[in-house]
Amino acid sequence: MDVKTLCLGLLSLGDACGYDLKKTFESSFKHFFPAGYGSIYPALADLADAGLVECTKVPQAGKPDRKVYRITDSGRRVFLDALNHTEPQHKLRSEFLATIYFADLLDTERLGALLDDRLQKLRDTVAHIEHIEQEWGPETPAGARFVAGFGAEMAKAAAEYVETNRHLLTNAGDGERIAEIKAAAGG
Amino acid sequence: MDVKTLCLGLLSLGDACGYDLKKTFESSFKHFFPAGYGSIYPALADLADAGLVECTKVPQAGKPDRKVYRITDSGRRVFLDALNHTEPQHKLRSEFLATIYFADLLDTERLGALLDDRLQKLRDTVAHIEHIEQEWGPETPAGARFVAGFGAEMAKAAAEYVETNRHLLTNAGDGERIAEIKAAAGG
DNA sequence: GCTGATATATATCAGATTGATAATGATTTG
DNA sequence: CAAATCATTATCAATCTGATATATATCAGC
Repeated sequence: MDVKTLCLGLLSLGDACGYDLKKTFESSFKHFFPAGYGSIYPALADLADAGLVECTKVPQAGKPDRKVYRITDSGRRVFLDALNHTEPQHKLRSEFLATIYFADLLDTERLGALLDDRLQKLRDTVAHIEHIEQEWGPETPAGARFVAGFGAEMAKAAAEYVETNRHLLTNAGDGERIAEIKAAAGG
Repeated sequence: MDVKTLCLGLLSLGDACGYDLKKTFESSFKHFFPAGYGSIYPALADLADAGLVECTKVPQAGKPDRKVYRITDSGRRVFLDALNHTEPQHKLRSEFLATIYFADLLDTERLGALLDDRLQKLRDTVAHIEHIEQEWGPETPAGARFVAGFGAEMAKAAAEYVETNRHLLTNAGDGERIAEIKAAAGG
């Protein structure tokens, strides 16, 4: 499922312009599906070309025209089909973990800062999710709740792991290996 | 940190050809940093162009020549610099969660299959990590252990969450909403 | 001894995505 | 009142993905 299909899915929940969709990506989808304008706007243009959505320009005072997109019947069919017949992926790409993999090349200060930053971001994620959950009413679909709960639990488990296991990293190297490699690098 | 930098980092641990690096990505890095030939080979070519690695062709009987890459002093410097001065990202992109977000558009069977598949993949991840951990000796650096442990804990926590909370999804819709939307879609 | 799968090794390419950048006027904040 | 943020569009180079292509070796099973 690409950004295009996800945009189509969001439009199945109600009309929106690109800017609106971006805000949805930044709220409900933030912790598991990042998407920027660079993928959203082209996606909408492609969907319109394919007749899966229709676009209406709504002029506004001062601001640029809103280009409001509405899903078509054909669009709904295509989305349902994608939902039912695609094997969904689930991928992590963590430069953080890649960096930690080389922990013995980092000095204590840098390592500590990296771990602290990550912990802070994990806490921010939990706070963000709890914040959006708070604004939901009883009509919020089960899927949205499940997905939010998943994100919060994962962030908590990650923070727990980092706190419990960081000592394994800081005790280990004792600086020897760093010095050695840095010398070899001539820096 | 891009694939290029990570390849450089792996070469700081020992000489390798593209195929070897791919195997490392498939073992130690599998659960947090996917990379295919399409990014590895161009990365190696770029690194060589920039003088950060040197390449030696090693002929072999039958098989294609191995192009063995070795990091240079300049390469080590550049890698250490990247390691110390880049803000590392950490991103999840989950089509699985995106699909579950629309759970009330899925029939019970499809939903069950998606959850079961995910659980199986999570169990596979744990097994994979435990397998690579088993082959490590006492010299394995702390960073590698930390990163593997992180992956295993996250997979366990995810499986736990899915098992504990899947009933929230299956009880909910009762099929009403599906029928409604499918009717509107004409399919 | 053949057939099909898997391993070794390279490489390319279309399409998708990222992250930065740009423009413009309104409104909010300090 | 200046600075920042909001609302809205859009593009582009660099990067990454996933599939595909090529060629040989080995190994299990029929």
